Amino acid sequence: MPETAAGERPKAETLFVNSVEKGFRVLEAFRTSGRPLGLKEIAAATGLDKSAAQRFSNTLHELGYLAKDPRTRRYRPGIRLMDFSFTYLSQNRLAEIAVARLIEAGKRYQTTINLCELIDTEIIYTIRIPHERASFVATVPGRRMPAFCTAGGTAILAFRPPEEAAQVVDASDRRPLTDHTIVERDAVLARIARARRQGYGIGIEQSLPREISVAAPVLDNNGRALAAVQIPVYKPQWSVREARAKIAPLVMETARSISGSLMGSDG
Amino acid sequence: MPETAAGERPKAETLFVNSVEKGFRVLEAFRTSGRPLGLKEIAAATGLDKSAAQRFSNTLHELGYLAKDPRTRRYRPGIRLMDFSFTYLSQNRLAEIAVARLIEAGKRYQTTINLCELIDTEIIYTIRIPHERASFVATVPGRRMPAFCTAGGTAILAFRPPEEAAQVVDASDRRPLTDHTIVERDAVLARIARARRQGYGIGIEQSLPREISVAAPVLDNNGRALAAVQIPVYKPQWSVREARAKIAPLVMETARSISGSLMGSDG
DNA sequence: CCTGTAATATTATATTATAATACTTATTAT
DNA sequence: ATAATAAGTATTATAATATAATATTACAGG
Repeated sequence: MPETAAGERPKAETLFVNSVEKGFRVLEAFRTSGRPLGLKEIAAATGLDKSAAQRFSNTLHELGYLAKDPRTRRYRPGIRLMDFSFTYLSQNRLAEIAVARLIEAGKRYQTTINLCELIDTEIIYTIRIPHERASFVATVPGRRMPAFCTAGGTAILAFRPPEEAAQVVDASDRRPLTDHTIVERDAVLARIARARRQGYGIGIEQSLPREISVAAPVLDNNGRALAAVQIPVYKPQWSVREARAKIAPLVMETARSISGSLMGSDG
Repeated sequence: MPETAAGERPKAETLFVNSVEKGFRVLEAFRTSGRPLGLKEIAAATGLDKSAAQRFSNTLHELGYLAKDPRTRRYRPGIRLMDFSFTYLSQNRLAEIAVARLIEAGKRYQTTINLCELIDTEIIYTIRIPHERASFVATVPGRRMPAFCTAGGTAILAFRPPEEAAQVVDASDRRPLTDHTIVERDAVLARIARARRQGYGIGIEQSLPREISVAAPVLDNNGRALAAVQIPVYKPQWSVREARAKIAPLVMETARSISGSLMGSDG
């Protein structure tokens, strides 16, 4: 019975194809699980029943978005998922401009350097120019991290309207990622305010042990942050003082250079 | 009328959810178009009718996989598409092992270095460690190229059963990408055979002007290629002779090192 | 300002996804 | 080895959901 609920959306009712959403829900299960999944597990992870899990997994498999091990009968993400990364990045002016600058900066200063964007309460690393070995996932494009405890997130929120930043912080799942993660609302907001004054965000072991993360915002012509340039360095090779002295100017300069190019052509 | 055609699939009939496929078909249109698309254009590109284009675009938009410019009412790829890159890579043992080796090699030899995998008749670059400026799309993970005229494709096909290689070549759309692209079936197969003898593939301006591309296969324990390590260098800074002397050993060593680690743990 | 085109919203209809069930294949314990 | 249990696979009748026709609204070009 499709009863007309109180908070109904007058339009989307019929313009939203539920089956599409369910298909993506299955893929989403693989992102969060991080391991191959059997049908039963897919059903459990997605909230779909056994039959639905079967139908959607099968469909995704036939399309090439899921691979299947015939021995274990488990599914895993298929190579074809890589298409979407290209689809997004290849027609993204920000990415196009940023890649050149990031490669240049990474080469000149012999450092890892990343670009990240905000999505809901998280950041997604879109461009990664790795320079030294690091934990594997820290090198993977598309990786998400909470915005509230990352330098990139802080740098972006610092250059959004304060009420937007507060909303994001409030909506965040603020579980600590390390012993040092600052999770209290006001402390997090203070860090964001400080990033605004300084022009860059810095996180000391906020999301990863030993990591000092520094990030500066890429701005549009209204001064609103679109993304952040981020560089991680590690204790004990680096001190916080050194990071502020050497890395902060570097991320700010790179971010500013990207902002500048961005405004040049279109707006 | 769902008439039971001659070559019917007894099973998939009901286990395949068409709406899922249509949703992906819309995203696919953005991959190939490379630009924002209006509803009419989406309909044209996908073969969906006006209403279907509307429903699927709207659904994808609500889910965050498409963004929409309210001014122009055109859709473009959404940031959320980056999730899939993470989903694929983060649970890929090959990628995990390869990233460390590629970063190391790229740093030591101060070079761009990539990993690519075969999908149908194309290769997809899965890991890219860029080191110098290049055309933007050449730095984007998820980029596809025809296998038949790329060093990576040649290297992979060289270490697949000959009949499989021939099938891929036959199925390929062999339109030339440069003035030098070799497209004749037998010539392409000869290049593959030579790559097998040499242990690496090399392409001289086969897919990009000035580019000399060198690649070596990552093998499983049966000697079958899973992927290829690829390095591009450019004329006139590099000659073919130099590339063979310096780059070929480098890609072979890196690929062999990955193959070795791969067999170490699991199989 | 008018005209043609594209986008958006609405609705009745039947196609298509659904979920119950039966069957098959693996895994595990005895 | 064999049985028992669990998971995956295939089939089908049913109704819910996607569909596509149409009406309305917004935009762009002359």
